[in-house]
Amino acid sequence: MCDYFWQRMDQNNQGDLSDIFRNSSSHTSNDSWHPLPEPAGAFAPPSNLFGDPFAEIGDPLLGELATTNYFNSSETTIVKTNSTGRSDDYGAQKMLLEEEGKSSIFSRMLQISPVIAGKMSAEIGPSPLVGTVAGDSSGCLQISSTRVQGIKRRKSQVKKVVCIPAPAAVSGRPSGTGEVVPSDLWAWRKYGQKPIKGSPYPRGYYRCSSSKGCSARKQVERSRTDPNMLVITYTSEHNHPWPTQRNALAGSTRSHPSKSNNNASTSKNSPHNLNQLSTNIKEEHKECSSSTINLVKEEEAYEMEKALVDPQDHDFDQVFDESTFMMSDSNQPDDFFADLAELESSDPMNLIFPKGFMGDHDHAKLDEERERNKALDPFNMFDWEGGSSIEETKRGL
DNA sequence: CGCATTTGACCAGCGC
DNA sequence: GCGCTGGTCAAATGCG
Repeated sequence: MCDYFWQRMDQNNQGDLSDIFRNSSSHTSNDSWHPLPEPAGAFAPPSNLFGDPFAEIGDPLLGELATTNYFNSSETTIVKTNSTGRSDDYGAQKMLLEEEGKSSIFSRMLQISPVIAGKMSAEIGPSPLVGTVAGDSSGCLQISSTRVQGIKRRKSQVKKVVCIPAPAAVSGRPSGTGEVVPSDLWAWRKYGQKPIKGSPYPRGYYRCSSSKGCSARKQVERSRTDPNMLVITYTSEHNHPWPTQRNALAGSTRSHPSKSNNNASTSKNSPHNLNQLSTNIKEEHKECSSSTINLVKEEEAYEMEKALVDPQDHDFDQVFDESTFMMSDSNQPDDFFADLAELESSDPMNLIFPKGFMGDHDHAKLDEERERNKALDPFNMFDWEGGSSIEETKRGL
């Protein structure tokens, strides 16, 4: 089952990462689903309301999921249950692809289940936002909104939680942790590790080493309820552009030989990491938007839930503000990374528009699409033409 | 030699 | 104030 949910992780509600997983796994495919009103695209955030370069871009992760059998179109169906109890079956992949990138991942995939919302309300606090999407029984794609509001820790800060399948633990590591932390485009340096109460797994603390003075940090720990899952919590923001390949290498985490063997993706610049890169893209985008959008207050949670059910009347950028893209596949970590590895030989465009999606375009339409996407990508973070690079983009800054 | 990792010590926030 | 816990620091160590 593939679950999406939003969760306001106010630390007043403990913000325990394990809660995410408890909730993630607490509901079953028997849950009723409240569908997005048709068309699915109606859920799209107001186009570029906040200069959102991604608002109309097909979600690359979603595409990857769709093309890597995270949603098995032949076996997976999404059962829509509307308020009248009428149910409709939708091929998941059809749902994933039919909007052809005109809406974001959120616009296409969000569904709200009041049953789950109730469960989460009971478990993690008042009015969490919950959306779910059925998918492959072994995978989940989760979105959480995390807002740390000055509880216990030093000051109010945004935390973003990413959930990914944990690569196979490496035995024989000197540290004994056996932890393999999938890399992303940023370079991280570990500066601490602490055992966490209630969890058999330690939490690793990393700070960004891509740039001196960057306050970005991340914490990596295994889910206490699902050891196959890694929970990465990003804190603070990068104060520098995306690292170039050279920079990323310069500050990259040293990769263990065993790591390289088990996880060929450890290299900072392996295209295999581009899937996580796309996650980062969303994160960065979110960070941009979060500076301009008022954070949703607790009292507004009801409105947000209402918005999820009745999207036409609400500003969904608010709903997704500070949301976190979580991707997991608890039962198929190896497949997940194998799929990622396949990206190495693929066109970078595939990261944005998966093969199945791209294949539906004729050339003229494709060019038009590219032009439109270029306009939506003011930072040229994507190589729409396949010829430029981030390096070139940086030079232009 | 430079960099990353490890790990014990230290610090800060919170609850009692 | 004290203890608990999480987060960070920094010296020691290891690796390439």
